[in-house]
Amino acid sequence: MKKLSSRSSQRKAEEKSNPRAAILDATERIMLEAGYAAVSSRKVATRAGLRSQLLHYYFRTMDDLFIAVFQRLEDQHDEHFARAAASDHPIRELWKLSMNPASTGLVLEFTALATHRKAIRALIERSARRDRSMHVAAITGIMGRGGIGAQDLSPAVGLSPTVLALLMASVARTLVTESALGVSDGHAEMLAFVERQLRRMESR
Amino acid sequence: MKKLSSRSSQRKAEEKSNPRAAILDATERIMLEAGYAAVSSRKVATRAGLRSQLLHYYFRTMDDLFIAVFQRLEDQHDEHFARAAASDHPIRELWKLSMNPASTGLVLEFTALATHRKAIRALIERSARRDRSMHVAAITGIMGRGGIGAQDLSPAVGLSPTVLALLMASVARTLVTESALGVSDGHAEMLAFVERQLRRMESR
DNA sequence: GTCTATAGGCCGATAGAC
DNA sequence: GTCTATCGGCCTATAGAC
Repeated sequence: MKKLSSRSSQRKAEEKSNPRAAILDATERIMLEAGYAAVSSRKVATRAGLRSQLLHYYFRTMDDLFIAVFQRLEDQHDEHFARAAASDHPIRELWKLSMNPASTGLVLEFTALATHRKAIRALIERSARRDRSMHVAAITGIMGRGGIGAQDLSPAVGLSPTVLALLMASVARTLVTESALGVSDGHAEMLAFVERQLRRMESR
Repeated sequence: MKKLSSRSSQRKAEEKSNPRAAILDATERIMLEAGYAAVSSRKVATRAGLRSQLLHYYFRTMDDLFIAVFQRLEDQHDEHFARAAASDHPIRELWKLSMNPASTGLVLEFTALATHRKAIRALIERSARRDRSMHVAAITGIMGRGGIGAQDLSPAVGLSPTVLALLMASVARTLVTESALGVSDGHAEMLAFVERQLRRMESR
């Protein structure tokens, strides 16, 4: 639970000869480029400029490594979420956050990984629930402050904070996944639709 | 390209001693239960009641196997899609189809697999595009026949066939993925929301 | 902390007999 | 088509020297 200054230690971990952070960085990069299944102690070590046995000194098992990567990711996500929710255009910033290719891509890899890694599964499950409830709470707060219109979007159709949170998360995931695959059919139209909804919500 | 009677050869492949179909079935089951990364020639063979070397007789490489599984899946999907689109309640049936845990789960595994398997990638990419355009075409047709209301859903908010297709696909994927993970927070509310929209669309 | 060395396992794929 | 046998490779993880 040590909160190592995530701001400074993040980027150039290798140059600063911080092996632990270099391993985490390398793991993330491999997951994004080639998927979780491509993560092996040897490949990660090579990427980080280390020998594979050293990886086992910092992380005894590969599960330990995956867990550490995920927890760092979650800490960063919490920071970004708090900043977005506290901004002048919270809905728009939350949407932007969900559309971040790196973090969303990693979450999707971890979700896939959870399918068949028992030790990971509980972690992801808890995180997914927490994230959903944080979004619902944030949207509820924004609606309460009149930040979202209770107009034709809300009452007639019945768009609750829960439904809106799930819609935003779903669409963002699809757009990010498909983009990574090189498929973007209909994306421009969807982004224009989202933009229209954001403007509508913000015009309160 | 041989169209082997997909109806009859599907289910009890092992009992009928149809090794090829038994291998395809076993691969699908492993992908759904443990993810694409858990698929190995030995595990598939064991599940199918065969020796692993025999797998290489029917499918020279593992890529060949994955491709065959996907193509069978796509053929089945086409059948189901056509039946749904031609039914009395096409939108509802298309939604049901998207919510099928098995087929949607497999598609998600293949999408993840495509990230780092060159031979698979092109296949999935083409299929994703085709599926999107089929859905858009179907929804356009339904709207044209007055099967979907052009009311508050459509014009004011700007819900086009493309946007509706992307929304449906996105939400269904999220619900299926999260359910598989054991997370269902907000799902009941979302399903109720969808049901309300379906009724609204059908009341034409 | 970092090194060398290595145990022990599962993997994809092929050769060749029947 | 199905069998036996097997090669070479990459994997996780540990032991033990420095």
